[in-house]
Amino acid sequence: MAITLNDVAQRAGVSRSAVSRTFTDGASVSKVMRQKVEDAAIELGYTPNFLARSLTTRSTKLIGLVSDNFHNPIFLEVFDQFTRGLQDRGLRPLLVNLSETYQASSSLRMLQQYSVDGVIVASSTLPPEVSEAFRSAGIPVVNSFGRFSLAPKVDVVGIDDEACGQIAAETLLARGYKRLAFLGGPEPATSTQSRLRGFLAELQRAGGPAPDITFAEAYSFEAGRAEMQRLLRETTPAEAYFCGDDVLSIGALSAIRDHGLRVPEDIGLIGVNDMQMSGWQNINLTTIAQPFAEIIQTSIDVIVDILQAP
Amino acid sequence: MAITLNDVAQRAGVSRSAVSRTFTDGASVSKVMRQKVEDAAIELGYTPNFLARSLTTRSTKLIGLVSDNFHNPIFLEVFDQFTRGLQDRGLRPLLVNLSETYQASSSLRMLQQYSVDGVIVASSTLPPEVSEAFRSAGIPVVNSFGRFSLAPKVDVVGIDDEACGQIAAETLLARGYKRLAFLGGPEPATSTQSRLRGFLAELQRAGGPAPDITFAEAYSFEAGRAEMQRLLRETTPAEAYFCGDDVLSIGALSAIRDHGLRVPEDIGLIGVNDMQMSGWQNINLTTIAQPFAEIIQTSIDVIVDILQAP
DNA sequence: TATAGCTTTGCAACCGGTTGCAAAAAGTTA
DNA sequence: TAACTTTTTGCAACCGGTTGCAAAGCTATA
Repeated sequence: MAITLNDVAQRAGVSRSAVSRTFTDGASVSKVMRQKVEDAAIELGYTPNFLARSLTTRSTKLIGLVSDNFHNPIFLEVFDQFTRGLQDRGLRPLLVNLSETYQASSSLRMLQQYSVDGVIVASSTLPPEVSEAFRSAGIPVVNSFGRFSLAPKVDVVGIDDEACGQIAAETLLARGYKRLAFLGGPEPATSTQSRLRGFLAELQRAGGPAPDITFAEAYSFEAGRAEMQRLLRETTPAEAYFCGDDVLSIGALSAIRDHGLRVPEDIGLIGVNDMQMSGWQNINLTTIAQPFAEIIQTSIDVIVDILQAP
Repeated sequence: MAITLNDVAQRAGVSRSAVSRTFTDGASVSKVMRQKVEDAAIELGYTPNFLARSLTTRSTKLIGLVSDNFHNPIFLEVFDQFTRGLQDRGLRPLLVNLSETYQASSSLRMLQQYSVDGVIVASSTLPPEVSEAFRSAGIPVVNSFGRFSLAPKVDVVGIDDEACGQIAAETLLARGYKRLAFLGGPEPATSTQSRLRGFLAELQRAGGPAPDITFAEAYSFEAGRAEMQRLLRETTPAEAYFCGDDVLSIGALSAIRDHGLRVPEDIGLIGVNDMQMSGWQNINLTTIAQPFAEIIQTSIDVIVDILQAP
């Protein structure tokens, strides 16, 4: 069916090796030979089979792009930038959805079966063990948007979530809010805990009262809205909330407005991410920006570096 | 480095074929043999190499997932469902970003080099030629969210965009708006033209006045907002607008509110997609739902059917 | 117990490429 | 033109699997 090396070799009247060499850069081929082969190749419409090649070269240029974040609009931007960045370097993203029912272990096996050159775990919620499993299996891995750690087992590219919590506290205090509260993302998420820690530390340093602490079910509009509705119904609301991220914050915002209160006059809010949507006129949210482009570019650089190392 | 068939065969003291057969279902292996091989495989931690296998079986289980839509939040949902649906059927999505500078032809060649079993083109804006190029190259292809056609060259799964335009017109008229207008997505997009046609046809049938027609630069918040700002500034606005899609509609909504007008009292709006965000309390948009889950499930069914056919 | 029939197994060739090695060809130098 | 280098080429083995075929091993039947 498809055109192979053999077909071209035969057509050009040369050996198989000659054809192979023409399509491998750095190989030794004379001008005449190259011409003959290329002519035949074009005539037949030949393109080398990458997978067959990978058998001997041991490089597939396939990168597993693993995520569990398929509901937060910010991640579309993330996928966009990852796919472009990888494409620009001749790498191909094999997308893996780790949400809910999909087990990390079976994805690991699958990515092994496809001999991926490396894996990018893009998630702020997956536990570090996921990335570490890839490393243990001998697959180069980088964890994007992962939790900062002094002794990381795998390369992590992301923001300093503790500093993030600190900035949130500083900002809200500077704007005159006194009784602050923490409305985090899912409690076990790697990012949530760090942001909380930084938030608490800064409040303590500033001598403010200990904040109320609650967690939303997920980084989503609905979860933020539901949790804020509960807070408004069942508690005396705080003066200002540090929300886990923007989409959570937008959910909380909608609950607050429904309740007849105004932001920022009655209740203050601050999110994280600075997603485009946060700037939309009917939302217009205060937020702590996350340098997505840099994080993604760096993640790709790191994985490429590992691949090129011996 | 990695464990191969040979290692297992040697360890178990059997032939290579025996090992291969143990891991190919439908092959003939005795109970004893299978046990021996499986023991050795587990001991060594062996998993078969899918790519090597694909050389002889001629099936990689790789599906190219091609899109140019990495900015419309609805597509995150689309990617989520595609990846899950494919994973559930043992297929692997190789994600291809066709936005802007990336040429369809080079993606085609790349997907050929990786011997993908099939391709899903998920876009309402890419021209049909993109999908057709894959078909011409002999790669099974399905075009999701593509334009309806009486004589399609490739399988297309999507809504009837003309009917969609018709529904929009009916709905706005039924709500008492008289002077309607069309604020479409990018003019050359496959979906835009069909929706316009349906919209015009229904207006004509109902005897309404011919609508103003304009197009936004893209299916995006900014484009919708910019175009609506221009309309409010430079023209006498219509009574109601049929917007290309929800995200465009939300952009238009923000421009209208900025201008001190109310929706739906002063100006009517209707979008397409029924994305989650449209239901958010601070947006709350009228919209024509698109059955995403069905379209995606059907697309996958179609591609699987083609693969299984002889 | 010999024979027929079915199942299991290993051999060897193949999938589409790459690559070390040695022979052949081309280029240099004297 | 001969002797020596350097470059180019083809052979054959290999990457990690699958599979047609025939031989070997079983089971069942007479």
